[in-house]
This record gives sequence, structure tokens and C-alpha cells, in this order.
Amino acid sequence: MTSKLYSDIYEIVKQIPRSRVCTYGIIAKLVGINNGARVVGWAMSKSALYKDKIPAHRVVNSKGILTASHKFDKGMTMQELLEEEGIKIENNQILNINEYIWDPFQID
DNA sequence: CCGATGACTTGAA
DNA sequence: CTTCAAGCCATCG
Repeated sequence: MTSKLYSDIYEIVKQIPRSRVCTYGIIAKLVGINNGARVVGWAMSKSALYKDKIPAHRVVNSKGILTASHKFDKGMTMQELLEEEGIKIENNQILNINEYIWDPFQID
């Protein structure tokens, strides 16, 4: 990885279990950047270049909106990928986000 | 160092 | 509902 920051972010994202999602803000705080949600998103955009499979489709913004959908519009949309995991989405937004949200401290 | 950029966030109009 | 503004921070030229 280009930096420990990235590896930290990727490690966390890779730990997101199936049928679960996480927000940029949570990840940002976990890696130490209190308000660096943008940096997380920026790192995610790079994740596609890495060999490691990063389930970036499980990372959404604080409202559960698929702000990254425009990066997955190549064939499978982000919504389709999430629905494959049983997550219901409507108008580009995850329904019952509270039920799907996940973070390392709240182990299932 | 500076300015621009971005898969963010919050709040206000 | 939409749009804008300010704040936030790593990266790039």
C-alpha cells in the first residue's frame, strides 16, 4: 500500500461482513482522521486499482445513500451488488440503514 | 507553500 | 425536493 492510512482503511472495509454496510465517517474516525470522510472516499476510488478485493460497494455516506454508484455503473450498479446481499434499496438509498450499518465495535 | 479536486457532512435557504 | 456554503483532510501539479 502507498501508506499505512490506506492499509488501515482497506483492512476495515474488507472486514465488513456480507449484508452489512459502513459509512465513510465511521471508517475515517477508525483510521484516525476525525473528519476525513472525503479521504476515505478518495482512498476507495483508488481501491479499484489494487489487487485486493475491496467491497467498496458496502461503503456509503451517513444517510445510506449510494453516493458512489456512479463509480460502479460499469455493468453492475452498486445497488445491484448490495441487493445481491439482501439489502433493500430505493431511489439510490438503503432502506433501514440502521439495521445494516456495521462497525468493528458493534460486532453483529 | 498554494490551489484544485474528491465515492463526505452538516446545516441553512 | 434542490442548491449552496463552509468545514474537513490526503493527494497531486
